[in-house]
Order: sequence, then C-alpha cells, then structure tokens
Amino acid sequence: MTVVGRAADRSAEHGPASQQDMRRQNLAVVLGAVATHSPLSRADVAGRVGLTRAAVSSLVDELIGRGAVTEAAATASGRVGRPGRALTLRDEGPAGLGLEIGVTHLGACVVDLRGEPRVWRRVERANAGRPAGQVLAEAAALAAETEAEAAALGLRVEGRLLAVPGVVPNQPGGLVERAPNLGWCGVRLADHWPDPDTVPEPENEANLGALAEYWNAGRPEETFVHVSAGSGIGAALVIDGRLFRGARGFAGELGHLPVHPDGPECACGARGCLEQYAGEAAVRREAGLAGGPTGTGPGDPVALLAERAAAGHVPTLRALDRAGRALGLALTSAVDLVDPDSLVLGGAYAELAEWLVPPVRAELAARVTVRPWAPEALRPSALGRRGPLLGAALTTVRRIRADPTLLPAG
Amino acid sequence: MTVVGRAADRSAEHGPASQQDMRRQNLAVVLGAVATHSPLSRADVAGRVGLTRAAVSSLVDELIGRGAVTEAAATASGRVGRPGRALTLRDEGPAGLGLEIGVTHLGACVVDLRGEPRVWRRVERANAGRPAGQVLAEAAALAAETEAEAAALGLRVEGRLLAVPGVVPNQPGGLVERAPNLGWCGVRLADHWPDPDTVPEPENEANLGALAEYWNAGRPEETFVHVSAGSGIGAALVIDGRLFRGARGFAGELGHLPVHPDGPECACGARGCLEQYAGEAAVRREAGLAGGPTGTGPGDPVALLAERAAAGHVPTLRALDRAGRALGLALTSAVDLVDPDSLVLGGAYAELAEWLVPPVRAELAARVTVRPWAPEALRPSALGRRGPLLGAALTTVRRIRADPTLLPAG
DNA sequence: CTAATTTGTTGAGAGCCCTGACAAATACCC
DNA sequence: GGGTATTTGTCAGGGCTCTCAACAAATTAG
Repeated sequence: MTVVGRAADRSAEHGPASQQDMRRQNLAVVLGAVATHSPLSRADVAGRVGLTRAAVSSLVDELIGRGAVTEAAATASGRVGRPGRALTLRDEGPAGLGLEIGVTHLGACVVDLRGEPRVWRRVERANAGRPAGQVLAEAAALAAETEAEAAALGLRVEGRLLAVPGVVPNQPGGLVERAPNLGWCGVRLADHWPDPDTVPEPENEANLGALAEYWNAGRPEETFVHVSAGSGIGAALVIDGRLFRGARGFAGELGHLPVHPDGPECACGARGCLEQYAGEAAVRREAGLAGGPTGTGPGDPVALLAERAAAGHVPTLRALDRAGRALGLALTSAVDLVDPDSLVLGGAYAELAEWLVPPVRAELAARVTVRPWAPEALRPSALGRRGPLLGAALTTVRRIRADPTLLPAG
Repeated sequence: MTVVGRAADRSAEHGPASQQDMRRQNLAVVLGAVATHSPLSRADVAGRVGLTRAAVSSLVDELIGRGAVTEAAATASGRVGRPGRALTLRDEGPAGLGLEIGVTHLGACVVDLRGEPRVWRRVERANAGRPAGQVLAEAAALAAETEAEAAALGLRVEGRLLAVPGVVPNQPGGLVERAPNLGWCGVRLADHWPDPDTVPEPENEANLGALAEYWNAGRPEETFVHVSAGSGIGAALVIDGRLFRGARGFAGELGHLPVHPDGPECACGARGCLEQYAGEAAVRREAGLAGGPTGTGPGDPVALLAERAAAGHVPTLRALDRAGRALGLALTSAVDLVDPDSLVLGGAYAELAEWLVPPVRAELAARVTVRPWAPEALRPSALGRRGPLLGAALTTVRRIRADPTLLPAG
C-alpha cells in the first residue's frame, strides 16, 4: 500500500484553508528546517523558522510520533545554558522507492528520509520491443527484492515512482502514453503489475533527472532547464523549484525544436529538428559509429564516444562539435523564452560535457545578447545517468517533507 | 498613498502559517466566489467553496467592512425558503489605476473592483528620445487627472501600475532597466515622479497584456504564451494562471529567437532573429512602407498594413506571410518547450491576425508533430493594443482579490 | 556554590472554524 | 388565511493551533 500519492502538490490554490492545513504547513516547515540544517534543537528551529518554542515543541512531538525525526542525546555545545537535544531526520522508517525502465536495463533504489540512497540495484535487460507486461513483471520482481533488502535495513517504502523514457500525461492514472524507444503505446501500469498494492506511479525520466539535480545541487527556488539525452533529447523545466510539466505533460520536448528550418527531414515529419544534429543516432552516424551496441554495458556507445573523443578521433570530435552547436541554438531559444538561472547538461550529455560545453557556450555567447548571460550558467549535471532513478526515489521523500501528515501517525 | 504593493505574491512558500494567513486565504476564497459568480448569497458561497454558513457570514462581514462587497436587497428567487441577500463586488471604493507610456502616447485608466474600466484616457505624445523626467511628469499629470475623475465616481485608487515597453527587473524598486524604443536606460521612477505618494510600479507591457488577456478570457489555471508586437516582439508566459517573469525578469524575449541561424544580421549581434522577419520594421520594409509614420494616430502603420492587406496589396501580403512563417517557427519552439494550452496573438498582431494566423498555423501544423496540437489553440487576443493598460489597472484589483486584507479595515 | 543563561514544557488566552440550534422569511398546501 | 416545510443568517459552545508568560532543568562562568 502506498501512502503517498500525487496529493503533495500544493495546488489546492483556491480551496478554503483549515486549521489542519496550517498544522500541515507548519509540520512541513519544521521538518524542512531539520532536513536542511540538522542537527538542530527545538529552540534553533523556532529561531530559524519564526515559530515559538512552544509551537515547535508540539510540532516536533508529532514529527517524532510519525517517525520522521529522531532525538539524539544532548549536544555538548560548549555554549552557556542548558544544551538542546539534537533533532535529525530518521535514517530508518519512511523511505522512497525509485524504479527505472531503460532501453537496456532495469534499475531500482531506495532512499531514506534524509535522501541517502540505501539500496541500489541495476540489471541489464534488452527491453526494447518486448511486451510491456513482461518488462513490468521483471521490474516488479526487482522492486520486491529491493524493498525486501530495504526492509532488512529498517526502511518502510511509503511511495513508488517509475522512471520511463516516454510521455506521461498530467492526469494521474498510471498511464504511459507513449515510449517509442521501448515500443510502448498506451500502457497502463496497473494492468500489468502483479501486486496491486505496489503499483508505481510513472513519470518521465528527464523530469525526474531534473528534479534529482535540483534536490542534489540546486539553489532554493531555482529556475533551470535540464537537458538530457537518452534515446531522444528531453528537457525538463524546473521553475522556482518545482517541476513544470506543461499543460498536457509535454513540456520540454527539446528534440524537435527547429534549429535549421530547412535542414534534413526528421522522423517526426518536420525538417531540421535538433535530434537530427544532437540525437544519439545522429551523433553516432556522424562519428562513424553507426550500428554499434547500445546501453551502458561493455561497448556502451556514450562511453565509446567519450573514449574516442578523448583519443582525438576527428570524426567523433566533429560530430560532437556539430551536436554542441545545434544544442546551443536550441538552448538559445530556451534561454530567450524561459530566462533560467542556469542550464544543466544531464544524462548522457553529462559524460560528453567536456566536448559539448565549448560549442554550446559559443553559440549562447553569440546569440544571447540582449540580456546578461554568464557562460558558467551552463554546467554539466553531477548525477549524469543516475539522475532519473534517484529522482524517482527522492520524489516520495520530498512529498513527505512537503506534507508529513502523509505518514501514519504514531 | 498606495496600500497595495508587490506583497500579493503567495510565494511565502516556506514560512510558517498563522491563523491570520488562514483568515486571509478564506477572505480571498469568499471574495473570489463573489467576484466570479455574483450575485451570490452567503449560503450560496458556503455551498460553493466548502465553508460553513457561519464562517462565510463572518468573512462576508469583514469584506463588507473593508469595502469590497455590498449587500443588495433580498433576491426574489422564486425558490422556497427564506431568500438570501445578494452579495456583489462594490462598484465604488477600492480601484486600480493603470498607466501606460508608449512610444507615441500616454494612457491611463481606472478599473473598479469588478474589473470594469470606469475612466479611460489616452493622449498622443511623441515620447521616443525625450528625457524620461519630462515624460514621467506628463504621465503623473495624466494620472492625477484620471484619479480625480475616478474620485468623482466614488472610486479610491489603491494601487498604481505603469506599463512600459522595456525591461523591468524582478526585484521591486521601481526600476526600468532599459526601454530602447523610448531611449530609457536605468530609469528609477521614484527619482522623477512629482508626488512620492503616487509613484507607480513599472511592469513590462507585454506581461501586462498577457495578464489582461488571461483575466479577460482565460480559463482558470490556464497556461499560455501571449505574443505581442509593439516596437519589439515580446512574449509573456502565463503558467497555471500566474505570470512567469523568469529568473531575472527577461522571460519571453521572443524577438531574438534564432529562426534562421544563418539569416540576416540583427541589431543584437546575432543572425536570423525573429525580429528580422516579424518585427515592425522588417514587415514595413518588406511591405514597402519604410519610413512612414508610427503610432496609432492617423497613418498608424499597423492600421495601414491591415488596410493594404485587405486591399490585396501584394508586397504587404507577402511581408505578412513571411512574418507569419517566421513567427510560426519561433512558436514551434515555444510549444515544444512550454506545452501551453494556447497561443495568443496580442498587441498589433491581433489587428493583423487575419493574415498572420494562416501561415503561423501552417508552420505549427508542419512542425508540431510529436504531440496533439489543435490549430484553434492559436487565437488572436480580444483586447489587442488595449491589453497592457487594462492589465496594469487590473493588477491592483487582482492583488486585492488575492488578499483582501490589503484594504483598510472598516 | 551561586548567578546567569539557555532549553523545553506547561497553562492561560486569543483567533478561527465547525457544530448545532434558533429566529426570520419565504413557498406550498389545505 | 393559517399551518408546515424549507432555506437563510446568526449565535453560543467547543475544538484546534498558535502566542505569551512563567517555570523547572541543565549547563557555563566566576
């Protein structure tokens, strides 16, 4: 059973506020303070967030009762006065499960409330073209193993998310509308998942990668565009610290931005889409690597590209430069439209950043002229291809942090 | 003295919640219900928003005390039971002042709490290149006259916004960072405004036009891109019903999207910017209207273009088609990135929509292929060039609706 | 050991909403 | 016309959650 659903969005927006809402928000505020500045005493929290010690005391009691926070022994602070008792996020109890279905692998991980990964599993599987039910059954088995391992560490999974390389509509319902690289179309997870109590919620992998990047390295309320190349090119927009999915969940479809309107025809029917220059297939073709293996196993094409580029292989360098310039053009549009704090190259791009960043920066410098723009605002992701899985697991943790009442009361 | 500042943003986000916050939100919820569905009785409001009649009664009493709502006589509803007393927004008392400085005119208007324009003034003035102080002094005089006229109608201006064709940074402080078409650079309104008690808050005209469009015709929580051509080409993003200004206030700089990366050089230093195809200067040049008059007076170039196009003037039609196709390319990028519910052609584009919409729709149909996209999602604005001024005035009204405690208690 | 300082808890009080009851005002029915 | 049903608006009582003020507990400084 999953306690944490899609409810954590604070977009009630126009409903009336109740005392419970107030309590909920203040629980979240206190938990957030403990999460980002622990260890903290009750008095520290009160001083930091602007509540009284009495109120914080009551809120902390509830958080302890719900299993989100623990109280360490007194801290010998060295300062005068009675020492406070240190509060920290629990490293047992509530946890989030992340799952990932890639073209060539399955992944699963569990993070504790602090956001630390505690279990991490990955198995290679050629998932492209296989029946969705078969893939999902294997994912469910991996999930069950992972949860069991987490349970041995004292962790109780409170929510499950599945990262997929495809389109997930905004409405809840567990539908993967399309995942071209897997060959999926209109797959409803609940129809194939063996255990109805553990059906995960699907989400686009690029979106989750962006959130992971934000939770891992972002500044509060930051606005940025996270570009990640998997089989397609996906961008995800994080606006004021929240994922922006667009009106129908299609936001960030960077791969088909028209960078050269009269360029080569794309599979989508248009001409000169970014994917024709910076997509995996285009880069491999251009670099003379067509038809090779895929995936992150031995012979992983991304690793191979990086290897050849590092060795000075000219066609590879030329292909990456061409990709970088096209990406720079597309990102110019993104910067003009969205005015982000930063741009992040994630996924496979993170591993090729050494060769992509210079041409991207050059295009941006030449074309983003009517506003301040610092080259350093473009940076590679620290998480790279681990982002989506981590983001999937962290989503549950962040939902709990945003609304601790999702946890069962003690 | 201005009661309403920039405070109405509900982005406290991570502060603690108090009972006053709860009260504030519930006042806003009740006021919002009255605003969108009036006339409504207290019981109607209670049923609609999910509060009890007792609570609504108390909230309505306070709204009446603050002068936001009035109580009409009993409504002879025809239904059984004691008739409710109809509540409506007041058409006297609190009001918003909008001001506009254009390249060729000054504008001012006052709207009442219902959002109805009650005073509307416009004077032609060649403002380009004149000292900012001089222009602002005239604007202040116009504002004073307009407020006086409003006062005669029983309206009390609670907040003032100034629409400018330029860049306004995110931080409050009344700074217009740059307004190229006026020749302004780093103008701080407070330094030039005669009366320190009535200094307006500047905001970009395209942003205000988009908000006006949203408040006038938008669906709740709608996400759309509002494109408006004035002297430059500005887009404004309304995301889930809120204006998105970007990390530094530069979001929506559509004019310099690279639509043909190797196209003609632009004044900004890059090549093939949208402005080279769909900007006012480019269209006029292409249509053979170079050097003519500007503004909306007699010989208004936009009206002239529309006139010639309607008459079948071939160069004009060709210029508009070229502009439309370039705009379609830029909007393809916007749709791919933002996935809006709709696209709105505002400002001068609204008056040329007849000739622009077909080529824009054609490009979108050809290039937006990987997601559902209905041609009708592109529509002309109903407000056209009146949008920015209306948006400026409505902003204050909307802030009051979002937080009625901004009004002085009765 | 005493004074000063800081922490965490407790009880009183205020603000706000909910519950339930009641008077007021209307329509329906005889 | 009068009684009943129905709906509205208000009032009193109660619960929840915060603030304020006071206090015991635990530590450092002298």
